[in-house]
Amino acid sequence: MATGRTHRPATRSRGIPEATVARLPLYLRALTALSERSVPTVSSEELAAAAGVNSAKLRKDFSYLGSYGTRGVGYDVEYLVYQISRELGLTQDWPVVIVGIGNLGAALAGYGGFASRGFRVAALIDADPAMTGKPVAGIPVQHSDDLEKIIEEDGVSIGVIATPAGVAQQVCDRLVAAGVTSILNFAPTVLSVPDGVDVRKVDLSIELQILAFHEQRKAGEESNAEAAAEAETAAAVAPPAPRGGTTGGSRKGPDGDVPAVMPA
Amino acid sequence: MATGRTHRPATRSRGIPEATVARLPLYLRALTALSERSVPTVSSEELAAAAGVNSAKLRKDFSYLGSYGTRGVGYDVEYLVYQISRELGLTQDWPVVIVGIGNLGAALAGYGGFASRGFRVAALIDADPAMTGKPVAGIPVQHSDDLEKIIEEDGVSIGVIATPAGVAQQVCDRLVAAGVTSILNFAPTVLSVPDGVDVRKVDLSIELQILAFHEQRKAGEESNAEAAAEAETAAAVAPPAPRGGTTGGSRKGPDGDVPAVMPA
DNA sequence: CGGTGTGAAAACCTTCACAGCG
DNA sequence: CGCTGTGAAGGTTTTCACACCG
Repeated sequence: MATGRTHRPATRSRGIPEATVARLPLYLRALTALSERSVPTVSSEELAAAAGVNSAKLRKDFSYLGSYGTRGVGYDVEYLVYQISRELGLTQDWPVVIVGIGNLGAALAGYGGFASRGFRVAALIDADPAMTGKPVAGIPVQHSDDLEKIIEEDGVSIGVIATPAGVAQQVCDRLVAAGVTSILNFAPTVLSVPDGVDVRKVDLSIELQILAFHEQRKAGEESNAEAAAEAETAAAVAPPAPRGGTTGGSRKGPDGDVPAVMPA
Repeated sequence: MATGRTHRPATRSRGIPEATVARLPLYLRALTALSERSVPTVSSEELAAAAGVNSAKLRKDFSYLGSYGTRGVGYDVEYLVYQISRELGLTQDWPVVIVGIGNLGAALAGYGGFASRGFRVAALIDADPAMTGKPVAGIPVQHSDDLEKIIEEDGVSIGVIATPAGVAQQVCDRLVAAGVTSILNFAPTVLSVPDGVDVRKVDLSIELQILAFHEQRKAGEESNAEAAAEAETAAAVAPPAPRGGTTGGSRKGPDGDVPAVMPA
């Protein structure tokens, strides 16, 4: 999920598993909250609860970073905040550009969580000349003609794409050519990038579809007559057959040909 | 990552692995694009490229749904679109409420990908009385006092939380109490929900932090004198020691005590 | 005693490679 | 022949359970 290109051996950078890296920000958030309440130490159990994971996993995760706990006591909150921040590279400042200042881009520009953790919105870029110069979240929008110049001058290595899907790949190509090596993509498209560039994507529609899948499952578990009826209806609404096959006979499920909604 | 609660045996609903479910929307998007270009069939290789995965994975994924391909030919595009839609539960309509109509909520309300795939914005809800009645993306905002009524009347089972973090848990509790069983959370907080309720989260700041981690790694690989210098500086800036330990001696990395930036 | 750190086992996911079918 | 569907192998992630230490 981290790469746009098809291949990439999940390079587990310097021994820290990718799954662990993905959880470090969660721990950091929980720790920051504790730090603000001046809690000095925390046990794996408590911190795990606050971060929404289980404690064994948390301890294993931390073990990849080093031995930062004290047996019988727990972890020093401030110390851990520092260690995780350092590991994530948040002790330095990351200038970020946001490309595509529509509704979403504007929302991202105004998002507080940005500045709070080492990220600085270096520029907002949009292709619409009418936007140029308009301040959004206090930052004047710049025209996309200047994209390369902006990236180079500010030494930006992280770009956020919030454009329509149709232009996302072009924008991505320009960002990469100008020196950006990490991209956060909000456009509903698969971006392809050269090796060495990381892409992460956020797609509302995909998340909703995953929820719908589980939701449907739940509905099926409750009533089953209804589920069967639904399958019937669905079949009547839009059952294009595979080319040349008989509609009835050739549909085979993994463990039989019952339409999909039996309870466990 | 799909659940808010700590425990849940990753129930692999009806045999389809969670990882596969998470990719079905990707396949569906690629297939829809092909369908619009009236492409009749597609091979696993082609479709995989369009979806940004490798073909073996795609074939394995499809094998959980059934045998929907034709050997020597490939997959019938229309037929697969239908089968995946059905599997994801997109042949029915899902009313969705969005709670918290700030910048982000408004952006979500206006997001086209919503309507396109079986999801319908049933209501926009905000706690600010000044917002009540104001149309956002063509839909009038309703006051949060009416949350329960709205959920029940429209039979909403999916809720999107785009409120500030501070009130997200309360909103979540109310949604769940009113009957919502799937939640998409944009607030940077861990939500806890009873069993049987699914939570998925989208967190910009977490994504950026993961990118920063890899970005830092890349920087470390290029120049190493610089990396060493950075570690030095960082240590000087904020090195709180674990309670009572000696600062120098007790920090141990997984495979030595070199500060973290050696190349592979 | 209480809680970390970690080998070992289990679960899960991806990739390989090829049998078998159209 | 070409491409799907899938056992088997390999890799990663999670979980268990307990030795060990403050």
